[in-house]
Amino acid sequence: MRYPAEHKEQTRERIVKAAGRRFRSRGGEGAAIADLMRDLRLTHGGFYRHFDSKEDLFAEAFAHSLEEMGDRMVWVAEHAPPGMAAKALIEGYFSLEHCENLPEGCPVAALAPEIARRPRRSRSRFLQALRRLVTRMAVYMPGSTEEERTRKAMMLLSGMSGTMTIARAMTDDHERRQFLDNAKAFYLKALTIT
Amino acid sequence: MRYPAEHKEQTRERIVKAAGRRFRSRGGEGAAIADLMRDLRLTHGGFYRHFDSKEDLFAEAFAHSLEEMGDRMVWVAEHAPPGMAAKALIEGYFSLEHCENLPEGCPVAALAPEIARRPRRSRSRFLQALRRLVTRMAVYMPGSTEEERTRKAMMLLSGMSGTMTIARAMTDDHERRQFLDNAKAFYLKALTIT
DNA sequence: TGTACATCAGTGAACGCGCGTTCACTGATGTAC
DNA sequence: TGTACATCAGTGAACGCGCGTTCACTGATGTAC
Repeated sequence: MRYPAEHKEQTRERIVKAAGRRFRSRGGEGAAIADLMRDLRLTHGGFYRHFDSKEDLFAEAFAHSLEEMGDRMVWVAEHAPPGMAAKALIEGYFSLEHCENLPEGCPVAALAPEIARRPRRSRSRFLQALRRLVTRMAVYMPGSTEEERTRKAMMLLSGMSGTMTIARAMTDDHERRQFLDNAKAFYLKALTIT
Repeated sequence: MRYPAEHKEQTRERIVKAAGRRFRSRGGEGAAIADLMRDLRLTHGGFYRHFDSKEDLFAEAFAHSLEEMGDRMVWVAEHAPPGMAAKALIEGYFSLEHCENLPEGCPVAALAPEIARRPRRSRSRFLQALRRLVTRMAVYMPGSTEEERTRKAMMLLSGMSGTMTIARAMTDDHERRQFLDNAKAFYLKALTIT
């Protein structure tokens, strides 16, 4: 059956969004295309009208997830009291809600090591999206130069993501909460130096 | 054919060691048992004389890799000039050699997000090994109390691992080198606070 | 001391399943005349 | 205005491959007698 003009693009976006969630919660190899499509009330055969390969989708979905996280970070920073944007950003990142929301949380914390094992094309796509996110975060970093703020944003994102990954591996709720609190304090102070 | 008394244990250790490298370079799902065994001049059928499942091996190999990294860290710290142990530890971690040596490098940077998706049993095994590593690192951290040193070691390990993961995703050598230098400076200063 | 039997790490064929990808087909709507 | 044809997002069966796991078997050495 033929669909209205905008239909295809909409379906593509639905796939990318759903894939972003699925990859984050199950990993790149744990998320099957047929399952993903079934969630969207579609069949797996149609997938290849939208993407060349699963690898292609992975890169796209990862980049999209990073963009979504950027949107959320900007929102949090913009709604913080004056001068508290960076603090709000860090506290939001290390919130229990974020920690428990793997499928909609930080894609770096959920998937980063996979990137290094993927083809150059995917890695470039990822790095492009990462640099964009870092640039958006840098606006809210302390520092007198653009270079300094960007550097801090980069260190913050990469450090926080590793820390969140460990928090998610923990099995004990109390230990995890303690760990997240320590992380908030650590990165808050780390930002103030140099 | 029957083998000498110690033979079985030795084979098991060879499997664990080789698996640690293979999992780190290819990820938990990218490393096949048959390939692993072939590397050791064995066939895949024999694997189950040593482990209940691949999951079992993964947990074992991850813990073993963490222990190996602990050994290396202790060596580096012990061979540093007096008072420079923590600095040597950080600089060793962010060295180009470590960055480029995925199969023998930090298993947290290579595999951490996978842990959260694994069965509780594996996660416990991982956390046990992680806590031991953190305890070993804590000895070299600045701080007036055991609690403070342990807290810093935990933040250092989790933050550094996330940062190393990003470094490994980078495609440009110059950018990576710059990034690693920034990371050294960042964590060195971060340790001195509180 | 010699013989029969037990042991068990390792072998390699086979099983079964999941999953990425392909492909001939469908059918509602747009376009050409 | 009506009719014939083209389009193409989506369908679902089928293919092929990789891989975790099982299992009957091997054969050198240890043990019982």
